[in-house]
Amino acid sequence: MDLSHHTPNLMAVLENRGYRATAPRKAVVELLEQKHEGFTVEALSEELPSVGRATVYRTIKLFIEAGVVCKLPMMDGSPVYSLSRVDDCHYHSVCVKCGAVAEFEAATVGRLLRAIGADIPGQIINHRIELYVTCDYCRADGGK
Amino acid sequence: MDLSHHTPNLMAVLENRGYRATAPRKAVVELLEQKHEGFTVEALSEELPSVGRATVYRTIKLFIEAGVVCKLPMMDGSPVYSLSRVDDCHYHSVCVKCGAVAEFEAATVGRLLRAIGADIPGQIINHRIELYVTCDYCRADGGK
DNA sequence: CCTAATAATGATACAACATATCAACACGTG
DNA sequence: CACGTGTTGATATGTTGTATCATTATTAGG
Repeated sequence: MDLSHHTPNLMAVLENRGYRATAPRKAVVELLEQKHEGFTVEALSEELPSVGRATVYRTIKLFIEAGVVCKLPMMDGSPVYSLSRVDDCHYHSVCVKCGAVAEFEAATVGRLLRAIGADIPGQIINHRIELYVTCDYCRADGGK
Repeated sequence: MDLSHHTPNLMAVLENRGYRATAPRKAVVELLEQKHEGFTVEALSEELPSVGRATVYRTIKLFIEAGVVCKLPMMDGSPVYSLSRVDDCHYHSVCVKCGAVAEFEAATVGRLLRAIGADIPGQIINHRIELYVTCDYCRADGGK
């Protein structure tokens, strides 16, 4: 399953959507480019004391609207964010121990949804699939 | 898809698990038995001014632990709760307009997960599937 | 039936996550 | 360089809960 990664130029994403390339946004982007493996906005903000908390949230929200950052719920509902490297429909697995996020595609999901859609009342307009895993790295720790 | 509904005796569920049948819990249960179509704990609490907010949250938490209430995320991550009428593995569709929740089973999901599990790193320990729909009732309103 | 142990409650505070407000500031344009 | 508009950050507020803890209710035992 090769997803043909293409790590987008995040600053360009914002500029293409009509937003300015300001210093605070550049700072967020720079962190994001390293941290893209499952993070919280709070953690991001703590690592960027020079940028206001509201601005960090605002910037992440812009990226979510642009579709390059995804927000997912952990098993208990608490949020994790992840920078996406594929631009079409995809899903996420989240490590329940370290929060690392991996993306995957699933060709058969469409078929599943059509089958379910025929069986349930109402019209499906969106869906969510999350897998909760222990990632290879965490499992190597012997389940600590 | 007959799910053989069996609306459990909620108070008995708590007592079987060693909790007392107190007046505040009975009040929550009584509301729950009417409201089971997708609700928030805040709304529940507002309709029960005689019961402390913490107690409402605590009681719902007990039901979640007992497996008779499910907590699901809306598309934006905000929570919806639903009383479950099936006791085995099942999924939910949520109306994005009115929040009504319906349950369904999906025999083919297991197969899908095994196929995906073979393709992704890490070991799947849990999963989440939610469908976001416009329910028949809301669609009859002409999309208001 | 009364008492002692224990469970449960509710008021309050606090925590995590996030958005609204708004005065000050930066940017780009004419 | 001045104007308009986008952006910022401090602060307040909102939502969704959980922790604390003194008080109250329940239950089991004598």
